[in-house]
Amino acid sequence: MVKYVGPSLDATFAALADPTRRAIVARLGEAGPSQGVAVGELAEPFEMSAPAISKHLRVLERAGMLTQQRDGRVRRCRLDPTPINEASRWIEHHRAFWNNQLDALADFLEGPNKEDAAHD
Amino acid sequence: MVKYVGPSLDATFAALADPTRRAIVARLGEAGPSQGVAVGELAEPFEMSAPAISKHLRVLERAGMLTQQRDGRVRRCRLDPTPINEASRWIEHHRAFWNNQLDALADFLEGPNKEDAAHD
DNA sequence: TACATACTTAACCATATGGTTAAATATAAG
DNA sequence: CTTATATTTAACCATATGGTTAAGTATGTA
Repeated sequence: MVKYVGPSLDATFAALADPTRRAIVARLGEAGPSQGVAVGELAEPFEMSAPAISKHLRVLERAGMLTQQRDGRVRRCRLDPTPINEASRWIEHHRAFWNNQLDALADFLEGPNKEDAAHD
Repeated sequence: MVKYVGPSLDATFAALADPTRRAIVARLGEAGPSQGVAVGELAEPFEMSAPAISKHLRVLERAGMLTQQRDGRVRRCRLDPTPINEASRWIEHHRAFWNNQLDALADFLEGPNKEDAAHD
């Protein structure tokens, strides 16, 4: 199969498909555009080994959602919002689209004897 | 690991992490709230075996995004927008949050000598 | 220099994905 | 009843995930 996924929708949605990573993303979001949050700090809430966290961070990194920079022996993580913005665009586009259609159906089902139905 | 994921954010984002499934979702969205689209019709654009499509559909089904109903020997698929609506809510919440913070940072960086900076 | 801190990398295991082909199932049609 | 159509299930394979423990690596500190 060997399908390359760079900073793509594939990688972004896959990265968001795990609760630990979503929590990390949320945490980094709360931290805002600061100097970044240390890996150890990010790891703290989770009952999980350090390597497990490290792997999650690499998944986020490969999705382009996270960058790391060294600060002494500490690595600080920051969010790059671009991939999620793109994912958001995709999802919003389609969500809005078919919800509108569902609304149209609801209107039709609920008011075929009202004036809306007179349109055709 | 054996982690149960029902119609959850996990399953929804995972389902969206594949281009074939996103295309299927898009197709079903375009079809709107109709009687549904036949599996064969959904499969048509893809150079992929029928079982491959069938598996994709089951991933979407387990995520609660798709329902199937038999119509003779044809199975018709319809979208259930609920899971994506929830995913959209999550993503929009966090996206909006940190983009606002980024904007705040931009404002700060760009206007520390303007009146905005006078607030503290 | 020696040791602790903060991580990552390596090696391993189990399960899920994403694909294949081949076989089963269900319905329609001849 | 036989055959074609539509789709799933079974069995298999390779790779990715999500976790583990054990071993590196890099930096700060005594």
